[in-house]
Amino acid sequence: MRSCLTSEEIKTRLSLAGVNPTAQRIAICRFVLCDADHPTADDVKTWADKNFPMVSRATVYNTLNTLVQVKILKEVRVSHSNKVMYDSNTEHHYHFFDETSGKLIDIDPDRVEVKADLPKGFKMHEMEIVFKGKVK
Amino acid sequence: MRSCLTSEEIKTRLSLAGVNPTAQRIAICRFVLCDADHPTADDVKTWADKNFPMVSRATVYNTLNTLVQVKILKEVRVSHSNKVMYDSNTEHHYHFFDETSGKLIDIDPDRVEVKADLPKGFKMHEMEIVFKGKVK
DNA sequence: ATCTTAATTTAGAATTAGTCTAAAGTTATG
DNA sequence: CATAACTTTAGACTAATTCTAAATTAAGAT
Repeated sequence: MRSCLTSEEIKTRLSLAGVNPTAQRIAICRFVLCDADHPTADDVKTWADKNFPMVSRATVYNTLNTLVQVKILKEVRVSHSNKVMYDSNTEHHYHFFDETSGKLIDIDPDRVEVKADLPKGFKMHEMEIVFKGKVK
Repeated sequence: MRSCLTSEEIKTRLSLAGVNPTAQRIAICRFVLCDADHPTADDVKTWADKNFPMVSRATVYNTLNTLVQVKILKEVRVSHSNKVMYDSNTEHHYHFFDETSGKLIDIDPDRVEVKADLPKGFKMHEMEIVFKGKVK
């Protein structure tokens, strides 16, 4: 299980965010921050059952919700799925939905230029874009 | 119950789309095509219980799914809700999510200009945009 | 019109995703 | 080390949607 962050680094990150670095939280973080790609809660549970079989479903949901609250993760919902996906990229960015694989791919906002002339009185503070298509 | 389409017009539209114009389908169409604004299945059921109390929950879902299939409606899912919303505007357009009211507002694509330089091999054929903010 | 077949609707069971609860286990602090 | 605060857990619960199998309705062929 190669990882992009050591347990120590994850611990530090959780502590800095004001979240107690429990064993379960560290394990989930390792997966969602390093090995997973836009996983669902179910993906996390399946992984945990294999690799860290001491994590209950409630803890998976609790932890993911906590990580979203402290901005270590971002929630993403796309039209094609009724499941929430979790994105470890919390920087502003967009998504490409690959209809072949069903996977989301991050799109750097520098690649996208949007000019919107919204009606009077519309105050926008965020914009979600999902490009849909295929990657070959 | 003022309406933008007569029963006859709805019947014709359904028939042209290859869908049998049953009483239930016509009633649901009248609501979603004329009186409703991005309703959920639940909104449709609630309306039906008041105004056309012969429609079961299963029929609401079946009908909405059918209408989506034949492109009389479009499904919309936004991050803030776990319910599907149905859009009677099937033309290409975007949405503004008003965080105050929780309502979706259609945005004419002519108001929006997007230039996307997607990575090599990405073939996009559709783009979903949701602007989020408040309308005052 | 009448019979037959296909399509539609229905109530309610089932499924899915996610939340809640209350008890048990950990961790932190005085 | 006691006790309060926090976490985790299993399993009950909820909400949105789908499925199922029986009953109704509509359509087509005599």
